[in-house]
Amino acid sequence: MMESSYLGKRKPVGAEREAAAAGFQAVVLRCDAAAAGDNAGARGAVSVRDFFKKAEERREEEEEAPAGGARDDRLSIDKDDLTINMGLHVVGRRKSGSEESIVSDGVSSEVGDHRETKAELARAKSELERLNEENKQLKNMLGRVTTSYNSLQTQVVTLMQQRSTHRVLAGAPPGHEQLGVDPAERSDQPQLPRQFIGFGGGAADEAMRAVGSADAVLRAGDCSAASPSHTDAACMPPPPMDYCTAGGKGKDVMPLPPPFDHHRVLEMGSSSEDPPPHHLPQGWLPSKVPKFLPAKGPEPVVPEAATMRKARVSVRARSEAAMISDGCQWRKYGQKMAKGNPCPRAYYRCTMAAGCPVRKQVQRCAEDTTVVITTYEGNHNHPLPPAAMPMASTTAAAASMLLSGSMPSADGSLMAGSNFLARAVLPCSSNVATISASAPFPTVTLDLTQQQAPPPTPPRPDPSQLQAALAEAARSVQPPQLFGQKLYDPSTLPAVQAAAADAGAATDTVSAAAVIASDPNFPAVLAAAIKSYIGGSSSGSGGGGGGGSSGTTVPPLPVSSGGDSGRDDNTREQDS
DNA sequence: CGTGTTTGACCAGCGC
DNA sequence: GCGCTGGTCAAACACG
Repeated sequence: MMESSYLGKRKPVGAEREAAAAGFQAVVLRCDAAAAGDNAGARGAVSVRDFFKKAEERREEEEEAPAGGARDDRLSIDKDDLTINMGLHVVGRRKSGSEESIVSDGVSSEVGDHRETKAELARAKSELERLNEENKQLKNMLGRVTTSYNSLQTQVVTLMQQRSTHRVLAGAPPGHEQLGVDPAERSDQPQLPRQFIGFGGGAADEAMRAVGSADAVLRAGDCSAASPSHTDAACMPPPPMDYCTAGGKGKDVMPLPPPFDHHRVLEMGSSSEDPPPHHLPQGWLPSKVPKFLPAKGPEPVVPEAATMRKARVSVRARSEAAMISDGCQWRKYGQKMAKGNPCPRAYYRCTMAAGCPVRKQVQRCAEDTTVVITTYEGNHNHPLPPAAMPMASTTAAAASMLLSGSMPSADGSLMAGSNFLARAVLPCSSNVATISASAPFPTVTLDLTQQQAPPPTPPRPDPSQLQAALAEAARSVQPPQLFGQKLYDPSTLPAVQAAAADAGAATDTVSAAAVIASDPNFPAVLAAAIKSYIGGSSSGSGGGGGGGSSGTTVPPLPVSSGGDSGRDDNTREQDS
C-alpha cells in the first residue's frame, strides 16, 4: 500500500521531471539536433513546437514557395536549425504577410520574384535575432521548469554517485573485488551522463549554461564516453525517475542500481593513500556483517549492500514529535531497550521501495528527552520524494564526509582539515559533526539541536567560515581524493576552483554556497550537501515538528522508563 | 481484510 | 565458553 501510495506520488513527480526534461528539450532543440520528430517525449514543448509546426504546415498549404534553399543552408549546419527556420519562416511569414501586402500594394505582384524572396530571406534572417531573444524567454521559462526539476536532480546526484562508484571500482585493484562486487554486475549498470547534473540553487543560471553549451557538452561530454551508442535523446538530462525503468530501456521492473556504497568508496579512498584497513573498525569485513534483510526477500542481498549499511549518520534533532519527519516512509520492525537509556530504541526500515536497504533507529537522548537521535544506515535505492531530499542528501553527504578520509581526531571531533564539507555544509562543525570512533560502525553525528535552537542566531554559517572553507575546497578539490570518489575529470578542476572563487567573492554565505552548489562541475557530494543545507536544512532536519509530511505515524516513544512494552532479554539496564 | 505495530524470541558479535 | 548486548524476525495484535 505504501508503495502504491508512493507510486501515486511518483506519477506527478515523474510528470514534473518529464515536463522539465521537455523544457530542456524545447530549448535545446533549437541549439542542438534533438530528435526533431520526437514530439512524444516533449509534451512540455508541444505548445511551442506545435506552434511552429502548425504554422509551417499552414504555410506549406498556402504555397509551395521555393524557399527551401534557405533551409538547406541551415540544414547543412544542424538539423534542428530547421526548427529555427521553421519558426523563422512562420514568423517571417506572419510578418511578411503584412509586409507582403504592402509590397503587393505598391509593386506589381510578380509571384516568384526571386529578388523579393531574397529580401524576405534577409528579413527572415533578421528575425533569427529576434528568435534568439525569444529563445532567451524560453530559457526563462525553462528556468522555472528547472526549479521544479531541481529536487529531482538531487536524486540524480545520488545516482551519479552510484555510477561513479562503480566506475571507480572498475579501475580498482583486484583486491577490492573481495567486497563482493561483481564486475558483470557493474557492467550491467547503465551509464548515464552526468555533465548535465546541476544543483539546485542556480537553477536558471544552470539552465542557461546548460542550454548555451548544450551542444558542445552533449557532444563532447561524458555522454559519448558513458554510452557509446548513445543518442542525443539519451544525453538529455538524466531522467531521475527513469532510473526505475532501466534508464529508459523500457524495463518495467525496477532494476534498482546498487546503492551508493560508501564503504567501498571508503575503502577505495583508503587504499590510495589513507589509512590501511586496520583503521577500519572491527566488524567491517563482510564476513562479519550480520544478516540484514529477511532471507525470504526476493532480491539477494549482496555483500556490498551489507557493507554499505555499516556507514551511519546520526542526526540529533530537537523535536517534540516521536520521530523527525524526513519525508520517507518507514516501517517499524523492532524496538528494544538500549543499555544506558531509559528510552527504547525503535528500528525502522524504509518501505518506499521493496528491498530498500535503508534503516534507521530512533531513540530519544537519555540526557535530554527532547532530543531525538535518528541514525540512518544505508542509502536509498529508489527515487526519493522532494520532501525526503534534504535529509537524504544531508545524510548522504555526511556519510560521504565520513568517507573523505577524515578520521576522528583524538577528541573525536571531526577534523575539518581538507574537509570542506564539514565546515561548509555543517557550519560550526566542530560542534555539529562528530565521528564516533568508539561506535561499532563509523558514525557521523550531526547535531542539529544547536541549529534548531530558536532564534536569535539563525542557523547559518558564518560567511567567513564558509568562504574559508570554500577557498580550502578549491585547493583541496583533487579529483582522485575528493571524498574518495573519482567523480570528476581533472578538467573540471578549474571550474570548481572558479566556482569556489566566485563563492568566496559572494558576500552572503548562502549565496556563496549557492554559487558552488549550482555549479555543474562542482563535486556532486559537496553541491548536494550544500544545496541541502541551503534549501532544506530546516525542513529536513526535523523542522517539521510533527508536521510530518509523509512519515509514518509513529506513536510517541516512551520517554521513560523501565519495564516498557519493548521488554526484551536485555531489559537489564545498567546505568553508566 | 490489508497493513502496520507490538513484542517475545532468536541470532550473532564481542568482551571477559 | 559464557553472558551481555544490539539487531532482527515473526506471530499476534491493533487499526482503519
